[in-house]
Amino acid sequence: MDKKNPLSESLEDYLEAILRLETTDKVARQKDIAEAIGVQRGSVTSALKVLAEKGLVNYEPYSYITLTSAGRKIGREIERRHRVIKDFLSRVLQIGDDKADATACHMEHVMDTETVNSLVKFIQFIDNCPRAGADWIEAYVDYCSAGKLDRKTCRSCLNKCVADFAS
Amino acid sequence: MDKKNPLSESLEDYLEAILRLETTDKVARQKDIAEAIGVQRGSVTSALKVLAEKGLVNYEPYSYITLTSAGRKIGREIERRHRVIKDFLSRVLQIGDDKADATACHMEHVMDTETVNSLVKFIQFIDNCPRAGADWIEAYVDYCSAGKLDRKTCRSCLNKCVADFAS
DNA sequence: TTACAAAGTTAGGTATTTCAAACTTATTTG
DNA sequence: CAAATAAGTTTGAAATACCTAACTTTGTAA
Repeated sequence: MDKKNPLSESLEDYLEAILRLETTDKVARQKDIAEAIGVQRGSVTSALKVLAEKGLVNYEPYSYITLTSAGRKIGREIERRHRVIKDFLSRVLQIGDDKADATACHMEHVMDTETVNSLVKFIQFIDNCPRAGADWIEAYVDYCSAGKLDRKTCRSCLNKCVADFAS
Repeated sequence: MDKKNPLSESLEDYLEAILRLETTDKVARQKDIAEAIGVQRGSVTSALKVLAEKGLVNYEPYSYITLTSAGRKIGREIERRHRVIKDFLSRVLQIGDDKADATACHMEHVMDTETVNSLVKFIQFIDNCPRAGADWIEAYVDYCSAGKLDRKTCRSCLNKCVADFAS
């Protein structure tokens, strides 16, 4: 089901929303799923039937909705992609919070696990490499406003970097 | 039409393909569009009608297909996003060429112009900041294989960085 | 120049995802 | 507990984006 039968973006969204509701509200109610996704209530029922068919949610009419372990696994993966991508967009690219979130909502469906793993590694590297780190991101922010790099600024930036490493 | 009526991913793909065919083959033929997108010939005709309706292609049955200036503008923007994203995925994240291309094909539709502009700036910064650059990416590659940073390696890496800046 | 192949179109059909509105079940409250 | 309200479901319709197969137009070659 994984490689050959990928879920649609829409169904991935449902799993993600159900997972979030399960953790914040204890249970996922159809009404809240509808609201979370921004869809009419009837659409949720249709989606739940499809997800149940695929063995990703436990669904009986008029009763509580829960994820199966397969569904939870996918939901968690989508949620993880969302976190990683949003972190990159907001902390690294300096995209505003709302837009970072909205964009991550779409990107999470088109970047596969492996690609997101690469992004995770890259962010780790930025955070931990002595040549990068928070002050390097700060330098990037300055570069964005200044529009250019100049040797003087770069020299002091680099000096500070070396000093920080030595300490 | 821009903000309120965004094109579907599918229609964006058609514009991108037509633009590419116009530049490589001089003209975009329906058959080649179908092949480029991986769709049956009939599907292309339907799409062309919709695009013509929206004023993005010049379309008359049985005649040549050309982009209008509005269509060309969108096509070029999508193509640009593709280039930027692919560059980031392959050169920075070190994703293999084919996958970088395939993933960029999807990401180009969900990352808006502003977000891609941010990515452009960030890549520029990586390429030009003395603390980053090609050797920093190289260090990232090493980090990926080693799985960790160690102080000794970092020291020499940083020393080299300083030396390169001075020269 | 006619006949054939290639390119393009049309028609009819399927799948997915959504909506609105009528309907059913569950829950709350007087 | 009964009636009102909330939650959930069903049905029928629409939009999008495909497909296949039959059909038409165009261009070419005998």
